Amino acid sequence: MQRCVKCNAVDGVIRAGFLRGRQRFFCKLCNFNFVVEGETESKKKKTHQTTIVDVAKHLGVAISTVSRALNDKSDISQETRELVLKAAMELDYRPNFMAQSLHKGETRTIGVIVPDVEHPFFARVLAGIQKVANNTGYRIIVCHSNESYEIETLNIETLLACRVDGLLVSHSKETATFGHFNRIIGKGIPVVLYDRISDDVKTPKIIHQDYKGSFDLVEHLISQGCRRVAIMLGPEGMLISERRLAGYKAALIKHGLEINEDYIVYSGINQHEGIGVFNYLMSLQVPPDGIFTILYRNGIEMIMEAKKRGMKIPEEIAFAGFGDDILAELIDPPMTVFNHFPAKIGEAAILTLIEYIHNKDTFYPADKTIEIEGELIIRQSSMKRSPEKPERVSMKIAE
Amino acid sequence: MQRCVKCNAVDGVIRAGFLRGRQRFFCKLCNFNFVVEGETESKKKKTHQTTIVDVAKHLGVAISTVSRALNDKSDISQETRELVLKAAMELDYRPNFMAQSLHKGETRTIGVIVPDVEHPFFARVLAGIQKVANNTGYRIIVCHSNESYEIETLNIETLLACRVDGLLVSHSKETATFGHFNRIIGKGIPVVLYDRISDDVKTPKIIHQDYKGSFDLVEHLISQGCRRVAIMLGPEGMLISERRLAGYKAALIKHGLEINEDYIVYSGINQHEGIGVFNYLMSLQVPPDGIFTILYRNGIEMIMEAKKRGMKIPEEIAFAGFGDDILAELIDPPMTVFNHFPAKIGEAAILTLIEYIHNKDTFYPADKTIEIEGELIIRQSSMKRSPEKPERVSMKIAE
DNA sequence: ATGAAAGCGCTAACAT
DNA sequence: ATGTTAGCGCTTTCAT
Repeated sequence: MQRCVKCNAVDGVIRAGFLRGRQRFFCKLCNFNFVVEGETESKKKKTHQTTIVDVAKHLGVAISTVSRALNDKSDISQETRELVLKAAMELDYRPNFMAQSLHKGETRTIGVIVPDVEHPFFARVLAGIQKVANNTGYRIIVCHSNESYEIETLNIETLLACRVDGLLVSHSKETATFGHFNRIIGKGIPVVLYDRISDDVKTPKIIHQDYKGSFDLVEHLISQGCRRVAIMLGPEGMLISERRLAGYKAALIKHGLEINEDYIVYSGINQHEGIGVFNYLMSLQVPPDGIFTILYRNGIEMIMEAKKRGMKIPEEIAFAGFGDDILAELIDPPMTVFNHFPAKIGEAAILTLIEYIHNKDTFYPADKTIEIEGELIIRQSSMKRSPEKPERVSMKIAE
Repeated sequence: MQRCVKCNAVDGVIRAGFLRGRQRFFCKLCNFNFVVEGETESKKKKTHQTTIVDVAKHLGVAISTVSRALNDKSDISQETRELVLKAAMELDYRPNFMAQSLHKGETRTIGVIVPDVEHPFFARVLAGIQKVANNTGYRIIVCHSNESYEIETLNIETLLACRVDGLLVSHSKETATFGHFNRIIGKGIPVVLYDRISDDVKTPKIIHQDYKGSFDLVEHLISQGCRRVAIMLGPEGMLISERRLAGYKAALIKHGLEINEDYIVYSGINQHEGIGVFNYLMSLQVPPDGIFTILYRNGIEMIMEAKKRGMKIPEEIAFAGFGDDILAELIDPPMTVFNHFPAKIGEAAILTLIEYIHNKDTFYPADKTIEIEGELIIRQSSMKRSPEKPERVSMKIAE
């Protein structure tokens, strides 16, 4: 409550704009305008970071002048520009990103949803994304859904609140409906799906050569003499499972082999889950002589288990899996895999997204699906027939 | 340029406040006030996300009323609150995080600098950080320095621009000076170092039991009969190298063994670098009979190389390393390690940082160093003496 | 209980 | 070339 400096009344006093940064008052009773001196400084400024206002005050110039100098605009004298730059340096000024993006309506930030950080595949996808982001001046915010649908929706909430310019998404294993993605697409926010995709979301997608990779691996197993090839899949309904299953079936059919439903196993592809699947397969009346795992990790678990049982690899049972890693290379015997180059997936995903962001109007997203070319790497786990160059093959260094 | 609607002049017209949301003009020449109708809508609103203004308009209430309702303030009628909440839901309103933090001066965002995402250790640290962040309502922005000092300084720039409430940092291998960290601490922004630390930065630090872990591992090697233990370190000067070296030396001294400088090897601890170091050690006149690697990965490379040479492990040469992973467990022979629980490091780091942020004034950072307790895991790579329970030990599942 | 308006830091359009 | 000011979306006094 401000007392009028003239009539000393308190009731009729109201605020009336500002005068040189100070609150100006107006007394209705005596019709008098006034400002109150004192305590202009030292309000509550916690960790006060330098702002352009500070720089402007420091130099006694207008705020916009500082802004102009800092942003390298044309209509400013060289002299002033240098003065401002020097002052900014001295005061250790850093632009406030929040203020900038609030004004511009764009954040140059991309939201990334990853189902599982600890999974080496996603770590490498992320590395690819990061690299491109660095080079293109985009920031990224990474959210982990931890394979939970619920957390995934919360992630979207967060990312939306951060007003990211676009999203890169690989959905969780739990996710079966895709309305939450379509909703943000409906808001006009570009989304690109990578690795785990859904046909229900009409937006660009980056995937592996799921079909070709599976086909090649299974055909390779067959070429090595396997006649009863089993497949360990991820959750039923996950597109990646279906696509890889299709490649598997095609290879069998091409070579006139029967499709045995007992050999087709869906799973959660969790760590250590390979052991259970292996035990199941071995318990069959006629167990398989080759196993293809949708995830090389599960194959490695199986190799360990097979060794524990004293089985001969690849003579009694051969292995091949999707995805590569030093682990596949260092295990004994080294494992045959289809390397899908995770970092390339990440790079392609973010590049596509950025293109999308820049051409929101002209970019027609629906059905634009990019397949990243993979590579068959043959190692001992499947080499039943003596190869040409057995030594070098296992030395292949992953990307 | 606005033409006067009365005198049709264009020179004397200036803006003069707003009238019901429309720009009001004043013509100096004919002394006339007017507003121009038309084109109030459809300016340029790209991806227009619903704001509280939209909600307020929709309901015909004041903006502040909406804000109050949304933030569960007390001075608002239950009726209005529900009305607002319903409207917000219908219009799919999401708070703009930028605007909120711009106002509040806090972002509830923590910046994390990681030297190398693809490194499983950091991936797991990150997972720990993420988990706590999720539970405490903090967002995190992850920046990768990619082991480069230059990128590291750019990362800081970015994070500062984002006005993060605090920073979690593990510096790059290149980093030898720490002025850039001290500068942000000087600004009053809380920083916590994890894993890779420096005494030159006066701030809380979270580390492993570097000394104890090394000591235990080396003492274990000695207890198994090793008499010439070599150590593969990281870059010289990196504190982590020095601390682990100290533990190594202490174990040797305790057991009356000589410290042989030939057995102490600094390196970049890069992938595949273990092989070169192994070759060097084996080329010595008197090669070691046990090798301790600061990073278990390099030890695994050495194991592969030793096997290639047909050496017997652990009889001819024993191995032990810092850090655990399935890889150490699955390799043949499984490797003895000191598990330092990466996720716990991450959790401790972010919890410390949050406490610091909340108690900026009272929190005395300098020299507060927390050591995360680790665990010696003995496996076949070092078991020269037949142990009690050789089977189970190698089955230990990493966290 | 509700409305009006300042201000967080910045940019851009406008005025000088 | 430089200063003035609206406005980005939101919270928060202050006034009613």
